[in-house]
Amino acid sequence: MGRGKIEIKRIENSTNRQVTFSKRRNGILKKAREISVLCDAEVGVVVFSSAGKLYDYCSPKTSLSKILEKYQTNSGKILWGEKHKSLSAEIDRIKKENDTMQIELRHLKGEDLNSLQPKDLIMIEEALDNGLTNLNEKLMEHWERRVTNTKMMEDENKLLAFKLHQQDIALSGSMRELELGYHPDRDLAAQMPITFRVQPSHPNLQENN
Amino acid sequence: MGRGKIEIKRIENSTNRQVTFSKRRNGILKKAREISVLCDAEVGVVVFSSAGKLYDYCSPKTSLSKILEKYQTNSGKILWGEKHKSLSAEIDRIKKENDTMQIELRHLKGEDLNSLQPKDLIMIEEALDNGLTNLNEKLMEHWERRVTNTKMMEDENKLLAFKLHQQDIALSGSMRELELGYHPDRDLAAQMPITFRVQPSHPNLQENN
DNA sequence: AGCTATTTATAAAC
DNA sequence: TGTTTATAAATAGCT
Repeated sequence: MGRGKIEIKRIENSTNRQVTFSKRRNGILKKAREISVLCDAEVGVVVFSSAGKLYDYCSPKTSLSKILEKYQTNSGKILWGEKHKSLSAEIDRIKKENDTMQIELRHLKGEDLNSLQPKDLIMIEEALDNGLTNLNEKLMEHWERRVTNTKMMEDENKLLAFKLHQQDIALSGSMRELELGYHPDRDLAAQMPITFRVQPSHPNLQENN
Repeated sequence: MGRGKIEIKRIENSTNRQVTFSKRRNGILKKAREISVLCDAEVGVVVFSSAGKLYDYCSPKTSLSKILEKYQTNSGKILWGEKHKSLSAEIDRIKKENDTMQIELRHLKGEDLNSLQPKDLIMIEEALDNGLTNLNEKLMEHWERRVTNTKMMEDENKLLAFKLHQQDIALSGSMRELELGYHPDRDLAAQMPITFRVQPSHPNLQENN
């Protein structure tokens, strides 16, 4: 269909090839549109020019995704090999890692030891001992911190009790003076806040439990 | 192109529609083949008839997978959403599981304990103690088995040594008789195998290390 | 499934 | 790239 008949083989002249591509690409996309409308068919077309430019058509009321999904269930062929495979490989890799850890975890918990040799058992024992050592160190730290804190709080309490005591004395002195109608130092009592809140003297003290 | 011009709209007559589909499907696949050869283009075509039957074309030297892969990188559109998503979700799930185990493992090994409360530390300590208990039990089993085996082997050795001693006596007796030219029981020496191999008397004995 | 009158697509030229 | 035009191809309606 043209001024002359052509053989179906690669057009060597690059310009001609590009022109023909452009025309035939339009043609094929038009045909795709037509058959999908005329015959109520689902059509997906993807075309890459030799330069790598993309053109595509997909019949209305659907999507390439859907068409390809259907293609796979219908043909049994698996598309998206690469990405799919790499994801599957990733899953396998992680699962293997998982299994290894699971086994190690069981071993450390003293489970599934039957298949192990004494040499392995001893290695696990060393790991456990080591773990216990570190753990006890941490617990000791906590304990010492608590002892320190307790001591500090005791001191703090003593101090506060002392101050309170002093204020009591001062207050009762004022009261007496008040009762006697004598107010030489009234300000002192008035300055005392109504809600007397004990502020920690070491706000950054670490004690989480 | 035909006896009459037609509008591009759904062909209502089912038979006509099917016939047209068949003809145009051939047409479009042929066009796809032609453009891919003439213009060195990558073409993928997937067509479903309204009855759900599948027809497809893919240019040579490539595959639908590859074309679609290229389609995605080129268009930015993600095809295979569903499968891809479910795999990704699976990966996330396993990774999370992995992290949890990793942390637990570290804790049991006495690492990364700083963020833990004494309560947690004590729970880990219990797990470690428990593990050690089980482990020592297993080691004890191994040890006892070894003791038993050693004892058995000692007995076996004694028995073999004894038998060997007896045979020595018998042999030297025969030799003496041989020297003296007297052979009343020659068979006994002849029956003794050339390679005298010690067979374990307890072949199923368990001792793996 | 073939046939063929017609419509379409498009090769070549501009 | 777009238009034109002569011609090859595709195909609608029949059989």
